[in-house]
Amino acid sequence: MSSDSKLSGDKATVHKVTVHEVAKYAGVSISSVSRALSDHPHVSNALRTRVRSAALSLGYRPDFLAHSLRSGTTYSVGFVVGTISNPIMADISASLGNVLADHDYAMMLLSSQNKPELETTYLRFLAHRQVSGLVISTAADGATQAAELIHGLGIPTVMLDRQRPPGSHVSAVQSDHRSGMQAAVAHLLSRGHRRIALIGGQEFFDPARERLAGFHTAMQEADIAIDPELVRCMGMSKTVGYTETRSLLASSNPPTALIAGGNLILAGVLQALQELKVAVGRDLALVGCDDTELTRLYSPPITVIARDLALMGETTAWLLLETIANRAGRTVVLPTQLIIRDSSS
Amino acid sequence: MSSDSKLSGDKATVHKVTVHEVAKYAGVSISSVSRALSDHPHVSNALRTRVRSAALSLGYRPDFLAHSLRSGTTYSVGFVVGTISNPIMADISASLGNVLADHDYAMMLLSSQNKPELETTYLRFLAHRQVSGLVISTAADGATQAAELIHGLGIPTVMLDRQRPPGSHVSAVQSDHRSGMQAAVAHLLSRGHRRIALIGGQEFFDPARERLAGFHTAMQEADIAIDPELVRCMGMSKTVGYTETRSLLASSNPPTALIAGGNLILAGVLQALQELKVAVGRDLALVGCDDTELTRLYSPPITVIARDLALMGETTAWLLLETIANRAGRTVVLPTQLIIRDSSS
DNA sequence: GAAAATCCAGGAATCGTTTCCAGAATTGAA
DNA sequence: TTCAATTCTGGAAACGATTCCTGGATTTTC
Repeated sequence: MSSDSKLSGDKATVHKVTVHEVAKYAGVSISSVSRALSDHPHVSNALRTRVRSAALSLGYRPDFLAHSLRSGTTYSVGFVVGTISNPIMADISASLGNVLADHDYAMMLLSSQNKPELETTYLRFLAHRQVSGLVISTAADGATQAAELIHGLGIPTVMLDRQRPPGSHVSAVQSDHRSGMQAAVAHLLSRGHRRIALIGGQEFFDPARERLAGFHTAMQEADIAIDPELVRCMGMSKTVGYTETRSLLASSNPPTALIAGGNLILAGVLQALQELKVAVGRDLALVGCDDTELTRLYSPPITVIARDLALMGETTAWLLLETIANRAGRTVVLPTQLIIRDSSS
Repeated sequence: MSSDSKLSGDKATVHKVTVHEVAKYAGVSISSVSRALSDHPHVSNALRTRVRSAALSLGYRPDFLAHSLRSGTTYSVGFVVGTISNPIMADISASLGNVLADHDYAMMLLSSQNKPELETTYLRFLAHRQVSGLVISTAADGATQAAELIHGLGIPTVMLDRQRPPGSHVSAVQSDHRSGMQAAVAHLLSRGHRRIALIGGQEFFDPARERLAGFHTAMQEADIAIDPELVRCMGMSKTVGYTETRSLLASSNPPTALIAGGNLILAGVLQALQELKVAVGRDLALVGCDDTELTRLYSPPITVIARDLALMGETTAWLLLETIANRAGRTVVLPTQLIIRDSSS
């Protein structure tokens, strides 16, 4: 079955087996072949088995493109991501792609580089290819623009780590950043810290807003006034992490603990701390978001607000398949978990 | 042009504009429309402009699936990768995908989890979808198996960081691991190290073999005998890095410098060193392979044999497009560069 | 000025399926 | 036994493009 035809590799004259040949071989009509193979009702057992065996012995597989054209379903989904170089997205993408492949879906990956205009370009690109579904973690600023486009396209979609926009064909997978942040703050408070700084994304960005809310709640619950100087919600980037860390530590009354509200921010924070010769864990307690190779292997290992990224990818896949089938969008919120390591002791 | 039809999102009754409508609108035949739009010769200027403007004002775009079916080209390429969670692959994938998208190609990403059987499954999966091209970094053990399959499929392919197997439709992008390793060894020797250990992959794995060769060459050139106890080519995994590091450092005559021949290995090495309380850079000089966030941010920053991963992705894309066009496979070797940091001073 | 060459546009076949429609065969009920 | 209901099957029309083939309109050439 595998290497029946000359595997020349240069001529590649495999003579595709078509439904026509199967029909002739089995002595039936084309339409009967199609029906027999796709489990239609009203097909006699005799005919079904005859066609089945004919197809098998000829090695027939329906042409993918012809099938797509006729049926209108491409069995492929588009994944628009800020950048796959972000280890979070890489982990999610891995499990997402695997579950999809298990269901015979192909995943087309496109990196928008967090540029809203590239995002819409790619969404149209994917729409033109008639993908059966979309997964997207929209850029921080182009959120409404993308949401409108997705709404207009009418393609079943899962928003990744974003709020669910209106539209019955769009779902969302979110993380419980708020609780995670509350746990992190509570942990630092229990270690005696009172001056806790937070570097995060801007408030219009869903995950950043949730984290900030959790921060406020936890501090209020402990009855501790927040020094506004210590809260720096400027953007989800390495640059922000770097700049704000230097600024915070240069102050006359620096924080004793720092929470980096995003893995990109953490990278900037670490670089700044290294340059300033600040010993992580001794001079400054540090908590990051999302568990990566870096946080696990760093010396000392870094406490993080983690989430199960593989689970997140799988959930996204399942939710997308569900939304494709039902066209009834919904939101799924996954838990976060505080992993305490040496950086905050 | 953008939002002309009701963007209900729930009904999505966009009434596709077909070549038929354009023909009727322009008052010409269907075949003329197709020719006028695809720049065929033998089409009068008058007709061309008429059709063009008709298509424009109707907002016509050729149906992707119909085009694919008829022409046989899908404008999509498959990328089979061990795991996208490997930051190297993530970086390569990002630029690869972007260049491909610039040329209207979609990239289908599949993670084989380094299992040869999944690899072949995915290759067949992609072949069934009639991808125009393939990019693959085969698993260490299933190399020949995959090479044979690729040869048989006859699909233009670029092997990533692997040797080019025979077949006029297959190319390869490689890195000059050998020179990189020579430079690393020379660097350590110049720092006074004589007992240099190497943990790497098995010899049947192309990059590992090249690195080992570079290691031998550099030591021979310096006229230093290699202690076979210090060379551990056991596999490209975190586990190997961890186990071999512990074994090396438990020896009665431990190395003063260690080269981790792969980024996964490095992860294991770092974990072992952390557990053993060995200070990187002071107690043991350390050199890794491939520059990642981890090596840049680690404290102290880690010396690495680096390569331009973005360039590698772009080169892969260009080479694939070339191979699709020419069907004349060739090999491109990209340089490596030693980046000296505090871990080896 | 006529024959040959060339340019242009339309009709129809094709790519390989799925599905509608209608007719034949079978079954069931009266 | 007959008529209606049902089950099954084949022919042909989609899906939406590209391309071959052919004939008419131009142009070239002697």
